[in-house]
Amino acid sequence: MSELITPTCTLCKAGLKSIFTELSPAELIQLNQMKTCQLLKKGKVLFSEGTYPRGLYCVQSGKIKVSQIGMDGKEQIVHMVHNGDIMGYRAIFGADKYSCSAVALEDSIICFLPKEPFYKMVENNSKLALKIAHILADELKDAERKITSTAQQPVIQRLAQNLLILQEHYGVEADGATINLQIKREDLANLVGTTRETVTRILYELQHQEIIELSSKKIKILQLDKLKKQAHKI
Amino acid sequence: MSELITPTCTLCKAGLKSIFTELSPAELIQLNQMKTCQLLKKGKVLFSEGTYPRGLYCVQSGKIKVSQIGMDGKEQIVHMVHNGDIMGYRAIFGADKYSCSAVALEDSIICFLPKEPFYKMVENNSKLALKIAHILADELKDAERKITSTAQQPVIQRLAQNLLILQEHYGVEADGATINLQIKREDLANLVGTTRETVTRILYELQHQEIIELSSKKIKILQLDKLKKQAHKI
DNA sequence: TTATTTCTGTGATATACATCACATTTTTAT
DNA sequence: ATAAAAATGTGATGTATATCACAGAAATAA
Repeated sequence: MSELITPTCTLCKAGLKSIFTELSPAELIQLNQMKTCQLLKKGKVLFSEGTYPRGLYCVQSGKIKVSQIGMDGKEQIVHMVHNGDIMGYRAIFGADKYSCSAVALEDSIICFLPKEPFYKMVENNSKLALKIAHILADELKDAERKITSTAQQPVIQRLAQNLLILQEHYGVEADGATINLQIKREDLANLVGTTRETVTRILYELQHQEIIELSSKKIKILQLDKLKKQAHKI
Repeated sequence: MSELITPTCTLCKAGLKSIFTELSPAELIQLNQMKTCQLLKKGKVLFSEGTYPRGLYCVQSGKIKVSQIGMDGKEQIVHMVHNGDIMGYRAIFGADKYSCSAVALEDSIICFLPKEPFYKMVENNSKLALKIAHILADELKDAERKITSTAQQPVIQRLAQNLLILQEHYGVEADGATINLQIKREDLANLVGTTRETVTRILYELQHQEIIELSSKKIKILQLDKLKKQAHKI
């Protein structure tokens, strides 16, 4: 975790779409002073399930998986974090341990805000507190949807849905179709809630139907409408 | 939905363990004035997925299931609400539709707080906003756990876990062992994420092992430790 | 570059659970 | 109280997907 040239909060694109829209210029400067930044190399752990939070993490750039370990040691990815997302809101509410771990899927730049000064800021700004509640409510809605689809839908639908989410989340490359993310089969499996082997087989099935095109760890969406149909989103 | 003798917020046990701990006596009185109460008969709908929220619901007594409909019309229960719980926080954040429906599992008394005055109150009380964020964060944590167990664990474990949750949530009857809830097999199935038939079979299996005892719609836990073992909580 | 580790593809096999179909019991309405 | 509707139990059958096992490819380290 080597230190980097620290980006300025006031200019940070990440902040714009996040909670920092609720802050005054003065508060933003204050925020900027209390934060530290780091480069988190691919595969490195930002925080671990069971440890105690020390503050908030704000993703300046990169991709992070947030996952937890099931009873028999299998990983479940519950959230794919990206550019502008903030992790660990729960840190500010008390003494709770992390219920998830966060691991970089590629080199990422992460800003860190220590717990106490941030808490003070929230305490004095109900708009900010409301914004946090709002974000948590949205995440809760997504999580509830995920419970339902996990419980009810076959793997191919869930996989298709997750490909659509990843595409929307991380965008596409210059060709306008390749999802801007390198992800290994096992992570995809742990996101969808299935096995590596099943992901392999279904991805090949989708490729065979010319809905997607595979090249090592990248996925290109050839026919978005057909993918949506597979996801039952049409 | 007939009107009832309205319980007083200041005396309401429900409120004590909820967000209202953050309110001053003056605010509580104000709250009391803006609320209305209703008796919601068993089977009746409090609100429906897809409609627009008009405010917050606070469960004074009774039991409510909060569920959503999957792509092929099957119900998934995402939350079992009880005494003191508040539903529909998301109502205060904007124009979003309900993503779930709420239906009474037994006759329940529900208080209603209209959106706007409550929002004003939250806006002026960052502690209250933080408390709401805190509750949402807890619910999110539970939802994430549920994603993981739904994705990874066999039905018998999930069913056992849910029985434990229901027991903790709703308590037990005078005998100290019968879960204080009448629930039909289908609802249990929709909570666990399986079918009615599978629930029947597994409940009988647990009864055969003398872990539980069934009598129509009630479930008595005979051996809590063994049930926990089935849930892999030991 | 070579060696070593980590990923991926693919077949064979097993199984947990859904689905269907219908009888029986319980609950609700008249 | 009786009829109608809703909920439950149970067997037979099908199938999606996990599991196992191993070879080949790709990525990483030395």
